[in-house]
Amino acid sequence: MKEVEKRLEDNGVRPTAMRILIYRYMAEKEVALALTDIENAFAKADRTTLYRTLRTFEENGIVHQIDDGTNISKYALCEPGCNCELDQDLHLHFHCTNCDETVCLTQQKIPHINLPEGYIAEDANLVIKGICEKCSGQ
Amino acid sequence: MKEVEKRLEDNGVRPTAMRILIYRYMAEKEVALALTDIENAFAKADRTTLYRTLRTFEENGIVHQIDDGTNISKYALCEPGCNCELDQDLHLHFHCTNCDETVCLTQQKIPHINLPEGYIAEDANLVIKGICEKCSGQ
DNA sequence: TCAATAATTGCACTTCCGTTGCATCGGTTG
DNA sequence: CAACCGATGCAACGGAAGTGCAATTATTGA
Repeated sequence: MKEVEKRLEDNGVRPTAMRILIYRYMAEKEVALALTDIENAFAKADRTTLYRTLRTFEENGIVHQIDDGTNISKYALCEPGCNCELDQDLHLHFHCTNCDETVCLTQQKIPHINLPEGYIAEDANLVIKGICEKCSGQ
Repeated sequence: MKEVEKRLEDNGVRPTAMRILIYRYMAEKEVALALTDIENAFAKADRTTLYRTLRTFEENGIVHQIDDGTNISKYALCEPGCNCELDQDLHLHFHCTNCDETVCLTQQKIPHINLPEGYIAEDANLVIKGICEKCSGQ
């Protein structure tokens, strides 16, 4: 279990008890989580702490923020060694309209797009909506 | 100017004065608009009316809703004959991080993605962030 | 034409999420 | 031990989505 602490420290984040708990929870759940999801899981935790913890995590490359079209920000752990900020690591996300869960499809990268003259791409976000494998009955 | 009325009627929406104004405003501005943008443009209009008008428009294929990653829903007119619900018409959107405007790139379609086993795609949303042509100095 | 009906609009209000300010706690360092 | 700095908790604000209901406007049929 020292792994988590090391992961945090390696990314320049002090491994406090709260942070370790949050990290573990996110690792256990394999879907992207909204602030409220985590808040409900830790009755004791304050919303602000979670908010700032996630922001700290994001700033240090531990989680990435996901906009899945629900207008609610969600967060998911980055894979070790991932560098979300670089174009290479832009995987896509799948939002299930049945169970309302969002997952990272880290194997599926966003294809390169040719933009019209004058447009400069810096980031990309691709969300597919539909039925996930759990809900499609296999 | 009868065009607008016809467009609305053809889509099963009664062409009231308010709706015509909103439609014209959206046609004039060529970017995707948030509820608040329209609200500010029509000081007299009530927020609820705009909200429901846009929903009516969306349900009848006159506008499509865009989630550009700002967590604020935006709306843009569909092209005549477009059918947003079908996969064919899924164009991508560009959000400029400088001027904060979002535009439809109707010529650029979302490429087909091969999903893992068990996932069923029903809709897709691709947003590219960066600098738009106006802001890139050409 | 006029009443009855249905659709549209406006007002008030609620809820939810993101965000900030400030006080407090707790660990680290000199 | 004292001073400091980061982390946490509490309270509150603001913006946006959404709902209920009353008032208004348009449409229909007698």
